[in-house]
This record gives sequence, structure tokens and C-alpha cells, in this order.
Amino acid sequence: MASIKDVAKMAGVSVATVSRVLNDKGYVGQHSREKVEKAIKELNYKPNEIARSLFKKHSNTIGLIVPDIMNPYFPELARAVEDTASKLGYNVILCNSDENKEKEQAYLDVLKQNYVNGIIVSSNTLTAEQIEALNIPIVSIDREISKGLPTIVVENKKGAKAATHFLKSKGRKRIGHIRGTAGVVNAEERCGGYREAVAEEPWFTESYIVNGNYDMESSIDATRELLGRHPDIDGIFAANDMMAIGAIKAAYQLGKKVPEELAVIGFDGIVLSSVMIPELTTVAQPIYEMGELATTVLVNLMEQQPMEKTYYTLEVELIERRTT
Amino acid sequence: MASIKDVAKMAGVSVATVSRVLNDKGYVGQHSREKVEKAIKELNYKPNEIARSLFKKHSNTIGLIVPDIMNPYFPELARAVEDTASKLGYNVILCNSDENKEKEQAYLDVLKQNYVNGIIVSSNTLTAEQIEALNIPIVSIDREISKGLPTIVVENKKGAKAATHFLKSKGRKRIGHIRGTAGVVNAEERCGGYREAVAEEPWFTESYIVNGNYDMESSIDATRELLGRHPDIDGIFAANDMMAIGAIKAAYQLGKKVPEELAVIGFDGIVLSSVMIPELTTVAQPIYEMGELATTVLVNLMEQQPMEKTYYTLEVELIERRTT
DNA sequence: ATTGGATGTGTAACCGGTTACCCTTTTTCA
DNA sequence: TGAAAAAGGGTAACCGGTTACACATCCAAT
Repeated sequence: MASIKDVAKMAGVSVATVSRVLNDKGYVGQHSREKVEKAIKELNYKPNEIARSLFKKHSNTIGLIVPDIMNPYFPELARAVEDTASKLGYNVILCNSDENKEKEQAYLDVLKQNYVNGIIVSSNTLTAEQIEALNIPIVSIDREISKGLPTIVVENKKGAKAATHFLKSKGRKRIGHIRGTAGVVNAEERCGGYREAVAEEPWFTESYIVNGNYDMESSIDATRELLGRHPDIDGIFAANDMMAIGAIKAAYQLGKKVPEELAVIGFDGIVLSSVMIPELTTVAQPIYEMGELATTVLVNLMEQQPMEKTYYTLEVELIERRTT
Repeated sequence: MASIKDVAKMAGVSVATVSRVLNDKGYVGQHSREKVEKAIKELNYKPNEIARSLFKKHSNTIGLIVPDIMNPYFPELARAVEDTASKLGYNVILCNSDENKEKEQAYLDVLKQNYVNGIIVSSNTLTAEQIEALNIPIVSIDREISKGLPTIVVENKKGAKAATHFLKSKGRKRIGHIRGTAGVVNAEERCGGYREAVAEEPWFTESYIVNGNYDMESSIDATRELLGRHPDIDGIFAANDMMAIGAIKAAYQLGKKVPEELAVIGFDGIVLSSVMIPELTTVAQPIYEMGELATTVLVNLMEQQPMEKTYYTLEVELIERRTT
């Protein structure tokens, strides 16, 4: 591969001049510029980003840490981040943390050692101190780590409340809730929204809430338990779409018709929800938009642009489909 | 951040010695080693990977180029690649090419400029010349680019044939095929397998094959057309799962019951196929395993390990579920 | 005519590691 | 006992860029 020295030699100038035309910075005479440009073309010269990074102390790369890219929420997010980053001239390093504290810290270290400019992270094990210690711009997405940190989340509580009210408006009399993973902030919030919506109902007791794990399997079991406890339940609000699917599977297993005997509404609006049969009614997050926003906020942070706002709570949209 | 010089100063040795203990290479006395290790711990020193990369001419990173991470086939692949790479000490840069020639070439250039050690790519627009010109280890996955290049694919033809035979064994008399994207090698192969399986059938004509685009929407239209042409079709082999889902949707729209009136079998075995309702019968690729294998092959290539084989054609598994 | 700012360009230090090379000391063994 | 080999460790060049600084030239304003 040709280096800047080769270009300089061919153009008959110094490396400094080549660097100047490369970066369009400093004074360069018309004549020199042309010679350099010609040499660059002739040698098909591409500057070495690693050498650049060493000097600049950052590598035009951003780290994306997600729990698991196989979780259907994240591919869309990853795509949005990569699209936006790419457009702005950054690469994306993908990291799967499995919500594991050690893995996360290890990735943070590796990313820092690789001089990433910034990090987008979806995590609930990370602490504000850990992040501040890193001293790299970070934006948190889908999950709030701390009020002070740049964050992109959605109206979890509001959406959950709307979902539950929607079930009521459809004439459902007994509505159960399958909670998300214990300890995850958005699971608390969604559960809170559900609670607010049913608080006044005479039939409501805590036993209408069961714990799921944000995945399908846990939800199948949870739903069977819930339906066993309360056979009169005719509506379920699941804290995410995968659990809503689990609920539907459980209903089928128990011989209950969806939506006739049991209406189900999910949360997230993953692609799967519109693809499955029957199509799932859900409270959709603007996932792509969130990824986009997270990336632009992060890049602004990295480039030290002045910003009026770094904490965004986005609106959520209830999409009615076939399961309600 | 502490640098190697700080460590050297604190330990009272030269940077060369620090480097030697870091890399466990060359002679280092017990006494020096201990002093250096103590200094490293005390300063929480982590070597700067970028500086290392500059000298080594590679960055312990591999590029992963996929058409679109939102396509449900790829998250599992990406996960396998990242897991394996991470285990072996490499980072993964994620690139979405949208099957676009220019984007792909641009990414290849960027990756090269970033001194990636190797690249895993799923593409059918790339040519062998392009890849050889790059002069970086590459393994192709899911799609063959050239016989000579390291490649991980599956028995497309065999699987397709098995799928079609399976439909026959279930008593289906007229079996249609929804082809994958024109020009994609595996679409040709799967179509070839179908052809072989139905070649002897008296009813078979080319009109039992329709073109899809490996996505759900194209398949809905294609299926409606196919079923319009041949209302007697009672079995469909779709060249991938997303198209199989489209076929099922189309069947529902037309009032046909699946599987009673129309059996549907897909190909790929994406997570979605087991999650949807009804669960999809499919010819499953060992996606995770493919990603794993691709990564280990690539790493062996990068590390110049001797290898007996770099072209793998993996077995495929027919999983019977509810749609047949 | 003088001077000071703008323009143009090269030299060399620097980013933070690795390692070739050299020198000294210790060990091994004929 | 002496020479060769092994062990230990420092100096400085190098990877491929960027940029501070020095120096030269040119032009406009005084």
C-alpha cells in the first residue's frame, strides 16, 4: 500500500504538503495541490486511518453495546446506528454484552483501548460512575442509567397505560400483565403504567401481574400460571412483543382463541409483530428513529457541538392489529 | 491515560522491558518483571491498541459485511461471528451493504484503511478480482463468490430437493415454488433442487415457479399470482422463510387454510420460523455454526495456520412443524 | 522604500507502541 | 580456565500519519 511518503515523493513535495491537501487545511499553492492530487489518484492512495487515529487520539469509530443482537429489538437499532454513523463518517464496532457486568466492562475497556470516539449502550447493569470513569462520550438507549447521562428512551409508562386502556376500550373486563425482567427500569415503568390503568378496578389484585423475562419461553410459563390463577382473564398486556407472542402460544396450548377469548397487546413494535400470524397489536417504539437520534446526539457530543438537550423521551404509538 | 512510558518510569526500567513483559517475549529478569507488573497494576495501564496496530499493520479487528442486519437471517450470524471473534481476541466492525456494489467497495476500502485483519462477507455483487485486489483474508458466507475463495455455504440444492420431496410424502399433489432473488446463487440452487424433485411429475411446467425477492411483500404477490394460475396447488416450497411467511399470509387472504388446504415449507430456519403461529416447517441452516466456522476459518487464514480445507458445504436439517 | 501580514512549503517532533541491534553480565561446558 | 552461549536490558528506529515551527516570498499599506 502506498503511504503518504510515496505520494510526497511522486508529487515532488513534502509529506506536510500532502497532508495539507488531504485535510484541506493550511496554505497550499495551486500548483502543488494539483501535483499532489495527481499522485494520489495515480497511486490510488488512501490514508492510513490507524496512523491518523494514533495522532488524533480517536479512531472515527463508535462502539455499540447491546445485550444480544439476536433479540429482535436490536437489529433495527443497530441498523439505524450503523446507517447514521456511516453517513457521518464513523465505523461501528458491535458488542454483545448478554447483560453481563464483566463482559460490559471488558468491552468498555477494549473500546477505550481502541480509541473509539463514543459509545452507544443499552444496559441496566452499568453505573454512572463506571461511565464517568471511562471519560468517553456515551449515550444510553432504551434504558436509563442515570438522569444526568445522555439518554434516548420512550414513554414507557404512558404507553403501558394506553395499552391497558385500549384493552378496556375493547370491552375486556379482566386484564392481566406479564412483567418484564425484574430490575430493568423499563419493565418497572411499563408495569407502573399498567397499575395506574387498573388501580381503580374493583377486581384488581397483585395476582394479576406475573413475572416474565422479556423472552418467549418465560412468558409461556407465566401466562399459563396467570390463566390458571384467573381463568376469567380476557386481556393481557405483555411488557414486550416476544412475551406477547409467548402469551399467544400459551393461549393456543390452553385452547383459548386469540383474540376472541383472549386479547393480547405487546410493546416494542419489533418487525416480527407485523409479520406473525395473527399480526400482533402492540405499542410501537420508533426504534429506527431512536437509533438515529442516539447516534446524532452522540456525534454532537463527540464533536463538542453545543446542545440544548441530551435526554429524549420519545412518543410511542399504539398499532392495532389482529390480536385485540 | 497512562502510557508505556509512565509505566517504564514508575518501574525504573526502559519501555522495551515493559513491552517485553506485556508481550511475554524476550528475556526479562524476575525482578524487573515484578516491578513492571506492579506499575501496570498501580497505573491501571492498558496498552493502546491503535499504536500497536500501527506497528503491527493490523488492528485485531474483523469486518462483517452483510446485506442488512434487519434481515432476520443475519442477527444470528452476526452474533456467532462476534462471539467467536471476541473469544479469539478480535473486534467486529458491522457493515450493511444493501447488496449495493458501491457501498460494498466503499466498506472494503474503509476496512482496509483501518487495518482489519480479515473480512467476512455475504454478498453476490462482489467479484473474485475485487477481493484479490484487496489482498486481505476474506471468507464468504451463505453465498459463493468463487470456487477458489474460502466459503461457508449449505447444501442448498439437496435441502430444496428434500423440502419438495417432503411435501410429496405428505400427500401433496401439486407443488409450487417461490424462487429467491434473481441472480443470487443460492436462489438458483434451491430452485434447481425443486426442479429435480418435480421433473418427473406429469403436471409440472415452468408456470409452477414464480419469482420472489427473498422478502415477505414480494412473496405475497407472487403467491397470489401462483395460486391464481394454479388453484389446485396444495403445497408450496418457498426459497426462504420470509417468503414462506408471505405465502401463508397470501393464503389467509385468499381464504385458504394452512396446512389443511395448502402446506408451506420454508428455508433458512430463522428464529422467526419457530416463533410465529403457526410454527413454520422449514429447512434449517445451521446459522450459528456457519458464523462460528466462518470466523475460525478466517482467523486461521489471518494467522497463517495451515489448513486442509477452506470451502465448507454444511448439512441442512428439515424441521417439521405446523405448516405442513 | 519599508514593513508587516498573508501565503507557501519543508523539517522534525510527536502520537504510543514494537523490536532490531548492541552491550553487559551470568551460566555452561569442553 | 576460558570461550561460547544464554540471559537481561537499554537506545533508537520505525509504523504512517499531523502539525508546530521556521523560513522564504509576495503584496499592500504607510
